[in-house]
Amino acid sequence: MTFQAPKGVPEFWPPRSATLTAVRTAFADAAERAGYGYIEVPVFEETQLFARGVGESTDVVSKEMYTFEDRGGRSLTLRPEFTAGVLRSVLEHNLHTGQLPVKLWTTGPAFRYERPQAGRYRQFQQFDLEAIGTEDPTVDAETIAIAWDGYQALGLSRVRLLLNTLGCKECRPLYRAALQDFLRALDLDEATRQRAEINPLRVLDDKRPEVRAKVDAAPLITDHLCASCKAHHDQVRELLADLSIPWEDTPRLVRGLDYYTRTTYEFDHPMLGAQSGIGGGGRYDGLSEDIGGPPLPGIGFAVGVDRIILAVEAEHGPGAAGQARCEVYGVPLGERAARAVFGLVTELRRAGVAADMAFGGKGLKGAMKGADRSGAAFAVILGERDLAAGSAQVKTLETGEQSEVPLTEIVMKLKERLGK
RNA sequence: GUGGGUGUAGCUCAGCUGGCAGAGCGCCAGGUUGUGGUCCUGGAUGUCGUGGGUUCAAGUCCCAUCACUCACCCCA
Repeated sequence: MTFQAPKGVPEFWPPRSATLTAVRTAFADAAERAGYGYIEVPVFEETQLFARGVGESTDVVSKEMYTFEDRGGRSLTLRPEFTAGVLRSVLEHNLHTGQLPVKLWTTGPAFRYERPQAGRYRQFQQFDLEAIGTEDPTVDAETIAIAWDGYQALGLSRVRLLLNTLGCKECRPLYRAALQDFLRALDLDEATRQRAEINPLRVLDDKRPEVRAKVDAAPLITDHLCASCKAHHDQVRELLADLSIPWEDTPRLVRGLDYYTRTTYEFDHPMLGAQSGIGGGGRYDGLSEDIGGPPLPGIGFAVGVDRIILAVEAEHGPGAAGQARCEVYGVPLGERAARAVFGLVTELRRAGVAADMAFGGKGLKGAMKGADRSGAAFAVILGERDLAAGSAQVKTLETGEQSEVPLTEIVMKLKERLGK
């Protein structure tokens, strides 16, 4: 083995890759049903877009970006998240000049230079959804409902929804100052003191028990909201209750990216160890202006496809998503028969039947083994004898029953027996 | 970035205080010259993660390095 994949890059191959496509499909279907359209955005952007959008003070920008210079001397960065790029595209192509909100989804890899761990990778897959151009709290609830339905479609019963609000540009600064005053009075280690200065909210969700204890009496955002943020938050919660989506109010929930305002939420799965966040989202009402656009509120979420795969496997065991099922398996005996079987298999496929065959001049025994493993309901056995008779042996693999069927009728008969 | 654990066949792993490289599963073939799933028999596959060191002798001991993994951190 001379080459290996770069560090921290997961790869997926059958049968496990079926879970990956199932996860994408579950969320894409939920999004499409709600009127969200697919948008394809670039994997890399101008570095400044992320620096200004995600925020210079975040760890993501300050120490985790894959930044490089291209041959033209431009500084580019592999996307560490989707929202900034999607919003940039919306503004650049004036998608926000029509009816609002603009509702979009996308999916693909994102990149962060971090120490790999279970559920944390340097290249990771996200499904992302954004609703841009309205402050209506109904849309906040809509995005949550879509994510929720995605998890439900995958049969995940143990997902928790954690809900909070971060206030707006009116009330958040006041809260931030109050929190900072509180934190400065505490005896904290150097790294945490610095975080308290740069991003004080982050100190609230420190996992270390000794820090948790000290922060226990910290002021909470929910006690510092302005009237409109409080009303917004209450409406979102009422809407979720209407939809029977259970949530937990978590006033210490913060988000790692600077752009979040008002509604913020996270989806969490209890069987994943340290990287238990399987999705997160929220409102970003100031982001458009941060990247040079007009005032344009928005809300969206990203879910971690890799982590959801782990959650599906944790709840349902590996291979639960199953794979493409073969229905008919061709077993040729000899070269002339192999040509005929290949033609038959192709004809079956064109007729909408999932069909495969034994390759490489395998013997009958080996080919039958292949038929068995394929999961097919029927094996079609064809040798010189059958060719001469103009028919094939159709074997029902579960029962072992076998009958002779004329080649001219075989596609029709098989479709019939498969209920097609 | 910090700290722990692990790297041996395609997979899961055993290999004691250094002394001939192993098992199960899988794969291939045969038992059954045209019939799978069970059973029996046989077979193939290893730079023991990589590089150095100690030793008559290293999978085993030492150092370095790479990767994986768990936690912190970060976040999806």
